[in-house]
Amino acid sequence: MHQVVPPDHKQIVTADVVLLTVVDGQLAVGLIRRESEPFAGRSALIGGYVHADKDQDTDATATRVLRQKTGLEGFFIEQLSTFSGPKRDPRGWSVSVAYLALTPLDRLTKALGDGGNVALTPVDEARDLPFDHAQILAAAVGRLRSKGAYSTLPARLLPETFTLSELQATYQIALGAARIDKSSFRRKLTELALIEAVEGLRAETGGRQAQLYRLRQAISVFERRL
Amino acid sequence: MHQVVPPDHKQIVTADVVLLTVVDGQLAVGLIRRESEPFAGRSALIGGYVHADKDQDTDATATRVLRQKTGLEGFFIEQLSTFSGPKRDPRGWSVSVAYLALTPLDRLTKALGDGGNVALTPVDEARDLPFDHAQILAAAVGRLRSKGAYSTLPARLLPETFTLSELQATYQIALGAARIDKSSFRRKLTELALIEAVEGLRAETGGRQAQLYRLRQAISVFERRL
DNA sequence: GTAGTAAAGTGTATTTTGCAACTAACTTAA
DNA sequence: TTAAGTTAGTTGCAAAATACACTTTACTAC
Repeated sequence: MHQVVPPDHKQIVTADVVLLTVVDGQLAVGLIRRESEPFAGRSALIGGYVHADKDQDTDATATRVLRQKTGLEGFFIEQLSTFSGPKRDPRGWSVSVAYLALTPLDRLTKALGDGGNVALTPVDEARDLPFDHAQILAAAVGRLRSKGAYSTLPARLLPETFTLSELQATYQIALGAARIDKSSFRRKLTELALIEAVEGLRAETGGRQAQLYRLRQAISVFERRL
Repeated sequence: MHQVVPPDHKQIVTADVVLLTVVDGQLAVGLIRRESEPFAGRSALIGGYVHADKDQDTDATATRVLRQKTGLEGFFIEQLSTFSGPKRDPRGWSVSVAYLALTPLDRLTKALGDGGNVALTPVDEARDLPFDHAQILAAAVGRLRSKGAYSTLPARLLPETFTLSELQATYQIALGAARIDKSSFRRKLTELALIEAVEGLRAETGGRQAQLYRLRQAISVFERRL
């Protein structure tokens, strides 16, 4: 039969979610005020224990925790990296499976309602985070920046339909890039068929109305030749 | 004070290493015959429990386990992804932090010595792996293929010094790519200063002797413009 | 020497990208 | 109702990057 696993071979396992969105043209992270020890009262990433009885895996933990603590539904989430060690949590040797979640701001504010103990903080103003959350946040922003350059990741910061100008602006924010050429950007997105036009136009302010687009689900990463 | 963590909030945590190398022009994975239950006698990835008393983090676990089970030293290793769930291990809800390790074949065979319960199996012949190790292996090969196209990852399958022909052949194997253009390949590697020439030439068979190169440590990922 | 072989370099056609100007569609207000 | 302002979307071309074929270099074996 199977060996019994001794208790000292078991570790605290949590999922921590870096929820990113765009506020006033800046990347912002959703931080939550911790209710319990350790670090009660401090702002931290949105996280929680794995519940072995109900979570199918840590992805489910992350999704559940994010839902429960923000009310958000239908967000984009992907696994980032795993952080571990004896010192990162004062309760002892622990493992945190970190996730990157992206959402359009309007959806998030709607989900949070009025009160809410979730604060949206510009990523470069999020200081004094407990545990190793500063490191996890840095990894999340790094992932968005690097993977954003060859995938449709930044589009997840926008509602399901968007204009090409909105998309380009979002890429620029997500990548921290100076400025992307308009025609190159459009050519690439349409040639690779990453997006498709949908019925409808939108007038933001004055000026010509813009065609609406949405992501095509099939492809999300650009090809790259060596 | 800190809350006590209830035992049902603790999980089995292991590190599993996908050790890849090139054997006869093919990617091969190092599989080890399991000594103990579950799945005793079966070939599996190289893995082991986190030892909270000696491991600084799961990276240390992976490095230690790979060293202990193969004798290998100075390999390349990076975190891949984390796999978890109630069913993947019959002992119960478990977490496996998976790692990708790369090594040149000669170093590995030297480390393994004569006996050794580590077998090198071509990646597409590795079937019937226990746990979710097939999935982990697929993720590792996928990472090498995708990240290899814009990084020096495949070079880790070669000894410290190598010729450009060897490097190109290794990229082709790692990427599973049809054929890379020689002049483009050389231009890119030298222009981006990913490699540097070292003293010495090598004659493999007949023909002109090839210049030896090594990786420049600083840069390992190519730039990418949108 | 001559043939064979692999490394390394060169020239050029082709493709991709960057830039800037231009046209289109709409709003506002004199 | 017309002119000015604003944003969307397109086009043409220069510049840069890449792919492909071919040439030269350096070595071995006969």
